[in-house]
Amino acid sequence: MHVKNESSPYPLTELEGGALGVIQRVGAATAYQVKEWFSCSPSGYWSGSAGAVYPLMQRLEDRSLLASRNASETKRPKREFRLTPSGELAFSTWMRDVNQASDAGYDPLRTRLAFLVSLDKPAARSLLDEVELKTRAMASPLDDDYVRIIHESWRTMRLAWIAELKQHLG
Amino acid sequence: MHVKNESSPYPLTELEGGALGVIQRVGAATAYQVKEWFSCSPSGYWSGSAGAVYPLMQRLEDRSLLASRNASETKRPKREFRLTPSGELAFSTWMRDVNQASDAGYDPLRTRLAFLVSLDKPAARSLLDEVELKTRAMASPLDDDYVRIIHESWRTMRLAWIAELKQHLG
DNA sequence: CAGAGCATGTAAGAAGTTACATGATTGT
DNA sequence: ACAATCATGTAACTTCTTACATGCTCTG
Repeated sequence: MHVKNESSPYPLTELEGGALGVIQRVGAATAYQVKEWFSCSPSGYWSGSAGAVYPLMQRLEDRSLLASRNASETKRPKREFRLTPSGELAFSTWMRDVNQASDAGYDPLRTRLAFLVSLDKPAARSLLDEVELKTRAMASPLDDDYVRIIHESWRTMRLAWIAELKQHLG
Repeated sequence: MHVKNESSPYPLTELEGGALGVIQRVGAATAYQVKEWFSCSPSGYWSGSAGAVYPLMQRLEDRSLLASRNASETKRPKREFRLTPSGELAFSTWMRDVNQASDAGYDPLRTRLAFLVSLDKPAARSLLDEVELKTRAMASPLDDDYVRIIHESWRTMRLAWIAELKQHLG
């Protein structure tokens, strides 16, 4: 039976890697900041719910990938996390994990396309049209220039894909 | 407090929609067949683990979206599921759900790209190279022509995206 | 001074994961 | 006869979700 303890070098999940990434980018962050960063994503997977993020940060600290200090300067509590050296290493390893990075992930549009034959043509066309509109309308996330570039690049490819599928549909 | 009971018209999850989709496509299927169909996906999300699929099918039957009959012709048990009329409706509603269909989902490559600045250029380039290779090497799934077309179309767009990112990286 | 947003967290429940457990059937 | 695969399912555990709970701080 596998037991996750502090020293085990288990590969990080996407959420764990993402949290380390945010902290690495900004130097130091509170759980709240990580939560907000996640919430900016156009993906429901990065919902940034408190019930996911706070326990996550605690877990990462228990595994010594994060270290927290009290950064409160007023009466309001504030707990700031930084990467430990093991955390830096774990993040770098997660980033370069080709197997995980190559996974096709989870894509609601792609899933529906696999069953598109079971829709009549007008319905299929209308689905693609509406997804195209919503994709165009998606807000560009964050005030992080680099992330915005990636997002725009993703959006462009997405729209190209949808256009191609529409053409294929006739 | 929300309680999921048999009659509640809660939107289906991706896994639930996918299971209904498989059954709709093939007419009637066992949990095992659905499980195998899921396993053929290049995505870890569709892992098709028994612990996910068997309870899932049971849930869908409890909600009257599926009906099962004993299809065993030998000593080996065999339980075959079909869509009920409510199941057909639920599947169609799930297929046309534009909000869910437009969600950006979960994409390990995209996530890593958001943090790519924290890798040095050779590491970034090597990551993209290796993901490209793995994407090219991905098996075309299933003996379902339509699904294969969608998969190939996805792969093509994916490779185009990677090529563009590589160029952008210099 | 009220309301939005910052900041912490927990409790109950849903739905996955891995691993186990059992046995029938088919192909070599 | 043996292994692979078909076929069913469960048990323990992990980690998410929604909803609740609390209180501080800033802005209009």
